[in-house]
Amino acid sequence: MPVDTDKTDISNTYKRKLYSISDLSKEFDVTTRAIRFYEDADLLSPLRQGRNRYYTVRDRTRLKLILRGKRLGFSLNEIGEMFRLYDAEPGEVAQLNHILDKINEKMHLLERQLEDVQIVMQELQEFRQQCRERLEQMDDTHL
Amino acid sequence: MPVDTDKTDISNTYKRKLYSISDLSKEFDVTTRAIRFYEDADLLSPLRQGRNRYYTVRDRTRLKLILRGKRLGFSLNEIGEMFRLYDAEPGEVAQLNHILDKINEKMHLLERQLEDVQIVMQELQEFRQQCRERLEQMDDTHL
DNA sequence: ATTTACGTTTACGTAAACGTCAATTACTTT
DNA sequence: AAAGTAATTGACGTTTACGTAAACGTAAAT
Repeated sequence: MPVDTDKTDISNTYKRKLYSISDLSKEFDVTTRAIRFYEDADLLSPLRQGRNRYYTVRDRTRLKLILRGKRLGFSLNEIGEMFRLYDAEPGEVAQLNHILDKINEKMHLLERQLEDVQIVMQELQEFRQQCRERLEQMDDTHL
Repeated sequence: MPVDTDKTDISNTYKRKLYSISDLSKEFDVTTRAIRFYEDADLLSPLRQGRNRYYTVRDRTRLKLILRGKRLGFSLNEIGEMFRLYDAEPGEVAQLNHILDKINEKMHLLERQLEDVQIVMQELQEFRQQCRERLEQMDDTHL
């Protein structure tokens, strides 16, 4: 259960919505090892109270994004790249245009993926249909 | 270029549409190493003329499926599982039902993936919109 | 005849993404 | 105070999916 106490310094300072590593581990069904690994890869940066980690709402959101990214087959590096795009405060026009390029790049990937998903789903549906027809035939045979 | 000659035994026997490993390598932009690796993983089974491999239309289709599966984030093992479902001649009802279960399982995965893709695409679109607005603002500033 | 292109096997190397200890610390419950 | 529970930091192990290099075979081109 998320930490929600006034006892600690941290929970006062950070809007008192903090999660322990096992909170997140349970909620999203990932191991704590994985969560720490994501930190190693600079995808998360939890607060520290002594040695212990405390995750903010932002960290939680990020974890959710990481896992979604992974389900889409993105590497942790690619996910990190997306995060950096989001976080970059775009001072210059060139920078902004670069970000736009990157976004468009990812969009193309996703469009292709959308296609792929739809194709495979359709194939599976056809295959399922065939299976069902065979089942019906077998039923008829044994009347 | 695909082999299409009457000189060899193989190309006569197998409807004379055969591809060399580099044909496929070039067409799908994968290394020959990868293609041989897929064979090692029992995902492809090219013909042999001596030591050389010759790929049929079926192999080509399979390779296409492999690559699509990979783009969707499936492991080679999962792809192999799907192939085995397709190839299994379902003798029994139980077997057919098992296949149907597996299909439904994969369908659920794909449905989730469809959701994920759509969510991320929408987020990217919003982010892109924000970038564009900032660009316009900066333009205005420097009139 | 020999380079060139293409293919083969064998085998070791590698990057990514964790898993799996082991040893330690810190809190809290009994 | 002792025991249990949750967290920490190394550090090495593992799986997947190839990359890469060596050493060799074959056939066409120069």
